[in-house]
Amino acid sequence: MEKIYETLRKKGYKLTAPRLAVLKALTKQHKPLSAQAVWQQTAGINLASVYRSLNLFKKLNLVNAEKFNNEEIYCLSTNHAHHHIICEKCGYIQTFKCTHKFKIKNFTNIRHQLILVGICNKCN
Amino acid sequence: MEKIYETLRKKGYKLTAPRLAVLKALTKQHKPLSAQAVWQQTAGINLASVYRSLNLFKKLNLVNAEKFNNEEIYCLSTNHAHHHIICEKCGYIQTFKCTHKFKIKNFTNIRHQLILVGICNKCN
DNA sequence: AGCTACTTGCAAATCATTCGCAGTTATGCT
DNA sequence: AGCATAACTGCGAATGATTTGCAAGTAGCT
Repeated sequence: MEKIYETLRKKGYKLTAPRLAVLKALTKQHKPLSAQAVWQQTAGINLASVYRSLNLFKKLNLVNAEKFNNEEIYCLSTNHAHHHIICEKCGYIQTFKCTHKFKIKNFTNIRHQLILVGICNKCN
Repeated sequence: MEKIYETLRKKGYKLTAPRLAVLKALTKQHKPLSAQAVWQQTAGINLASVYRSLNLFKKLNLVNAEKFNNEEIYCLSTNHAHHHIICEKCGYIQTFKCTHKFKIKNFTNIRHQLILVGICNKCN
């Protein structure tokens, strides 16, 4: 957390109430949140500002984002690459380590995003 | 192609001009197309109808769709699972076979979608 | 040829996300 | 502590992809 503050300040970004609120929301949860979900955890912060904060954090690699079901979901970056699998019935999210390195002919600088959808034990 | 017609008719769906035009557009190209791109290949068909056709085909598993860069891209289903890698500079798309089977604790019926973005040889 | 459920075109509605702008504020400087 | 100022925010309006409601049209049956 302190490290995040440092990163922001070092690059000339201010430590403002909306940004802190967004960070708090993301920290409190242990799963990726949509912008709307983050917003619901912040009192009195404008939705547009939530988006702006999330985009800033994304740009600074402080959060990772992935598309799921027509919306972007955001989670705090950790030092180990990881992905999520989402239960398509109840929305339960589980995290797992990413062990993959992709090599494809003709391409370099490959980034990958893996979207897994399944049905969890409870719903099955 | 004939097989697709059969599938439609068998389920009570009609073989209409917009649907045929969408199928033709998808067949002609060897890469996934956005709804808008499909639409540009069809003369005089309404955009909404293109979307409706694509959604129908998706429901019937005749086409696969994946999100790239804020829009859905569609391609005809083939019998072998495959993915695409997209060059983030020029948009060039290359196909590769999917060799993966995911096993994750607590989850069944796992479907995956892999989104690869990189830089192709030409742009590098 | 006629029936009818399935389809279409059109325009309006949605929904997530972004933008323009005028007013605010965090931070570095003195 | 007070100032200056670039970095922010809130608001409402704009955007852009996709969907929807509805009246009119049509494929495919008998």
